[in-house]
Amino acid sequence: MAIPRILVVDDDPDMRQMMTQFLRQNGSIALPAANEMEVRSHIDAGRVDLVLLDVMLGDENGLEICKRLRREQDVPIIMVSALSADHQRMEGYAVGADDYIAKPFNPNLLLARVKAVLSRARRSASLVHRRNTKTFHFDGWTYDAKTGDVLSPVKVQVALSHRETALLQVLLANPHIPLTREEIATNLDATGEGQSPSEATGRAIDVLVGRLRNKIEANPKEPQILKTERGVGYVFAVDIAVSDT
Amino acid sequence: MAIPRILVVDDDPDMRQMMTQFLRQNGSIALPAANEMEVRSHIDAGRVDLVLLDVMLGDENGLEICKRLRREQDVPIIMVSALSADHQRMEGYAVGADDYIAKPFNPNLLLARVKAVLSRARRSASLVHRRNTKTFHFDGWTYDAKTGDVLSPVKVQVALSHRETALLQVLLANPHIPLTREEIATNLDATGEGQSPSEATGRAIDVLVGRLRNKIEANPKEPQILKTERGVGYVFAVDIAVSDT
DNA sequence: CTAGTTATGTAACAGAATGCAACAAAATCT
DNA sequence: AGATTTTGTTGCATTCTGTTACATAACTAG
Repeated sequence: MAIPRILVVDDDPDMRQMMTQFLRQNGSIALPAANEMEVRSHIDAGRVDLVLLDVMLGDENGLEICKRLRREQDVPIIMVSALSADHQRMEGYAVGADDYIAKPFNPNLLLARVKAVLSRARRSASLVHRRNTKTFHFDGWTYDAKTGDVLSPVKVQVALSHRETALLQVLLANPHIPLTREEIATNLDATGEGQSPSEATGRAIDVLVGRLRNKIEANPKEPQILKTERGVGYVFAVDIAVSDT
Repeated sequence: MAIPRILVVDDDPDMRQMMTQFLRQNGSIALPAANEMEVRSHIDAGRVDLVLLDVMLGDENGLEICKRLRREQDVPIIMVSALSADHQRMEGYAVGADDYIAKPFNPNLLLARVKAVLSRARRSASLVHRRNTKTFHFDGWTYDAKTGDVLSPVKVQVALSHRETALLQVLLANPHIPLTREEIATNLDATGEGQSPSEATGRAIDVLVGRLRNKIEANPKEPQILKTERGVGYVFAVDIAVSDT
């Protein structure tokens, strides 16, 4: 995983500020949120790797939010609370949190927990993701995640290389969200497990994108699907429909 | 029982790595898991002969997991722990573990325990008339583990060589999990008992895979079942249904 | 608007990984 | 033993993938 995006949910502005700042200094992207609405808008945008959720959220109940999130999304959650009593912790787990940490906490302990949860999530994803075999439809194209087959709008099989398929998967997982080259590279390599971060190599991603374009764009010179975001990276720019098989 | 499948549950990646590697070198198929969710996904998939369960699983409690597993499943469990105090051991047994071993442990001692528990389990299983002769169905094909017969989708018998059969077994035990050539080789040799002198030899696995493909793939040039994972190894890429005979 | 600067597209190349046919050694069968 | 089958090895063809170099395109400062 390139850079983890962490959603910091706390209704106290000072606390939010402190946590986001700390997380940013330690190499993650921290997104602040004060209530459930903001949480959802971030998560729906699809770029959250982990949620740090305060149990006490003013009027709202963090536990309830956690429960709802768990029911609907598959995002790791660490509960944060000023109450450290054991029964609180148990309650945290009961509603589906991945971890629980009590305020005030040792910053490094928080980091450690975050890392642990993230790595666990990554691994379990790779082990379980065959469960639901999904098929993606976009712009007339079809990608069957189970077989890896790609069908053109005229239902002709198109052969993608391994790397190209991996790229397509990364893109499909992040529609409409510009991804930097580094993010793409890391996610590509993350296929197996914590592999070597082959990044910093050069223009490999550019070339790879070009190759994928040649295969799935009607007019590669004028990409409609895989657009480039100058100064940033690339975006999967069309809508996706997902169907379970 | 051809090759025992052992689920290694530990939240420490290094420890997981070490144990799985050791077990594989000694003729079992080791499946790594970091948390209860992964444990369940493996067990539900029905391919686990034994669980090596660490008592300390980060924030999850191994004892609790053990208790739950015992209540729901009938799979042998060996608890592993850094704590060797007697009361810990007792607690391990209390929750239904079949055996208890303290970290750091003598590898050979672990092997001995594993074998002991497995043979006990097998014996008791046979008393209950639960046959372990399974038949695998995949992509229209049928493999009878008892007779070793392989039937094509049109019910024609296909003759596989010893080596090819062994390869098929290893693959069937690890569907959807990319295996390196070395892993495959080790597991192949582990069939009988002898050590693994044959690794590092060369491209034997590649050729063997090719031969199996020629026999079970509709179009060997474009494998649907036994796919290659470039830079990694090979994967059995279709779902498997297992039926008891 | 123009010239310079930076980012991106891409063809060509090279190294690595894989498929596979052909051969040789080993094992198994008669 | 001789024949047959199986299995590993080798060399070459093919495919895949990252790098490099140069061509364009997009931006910026004047």
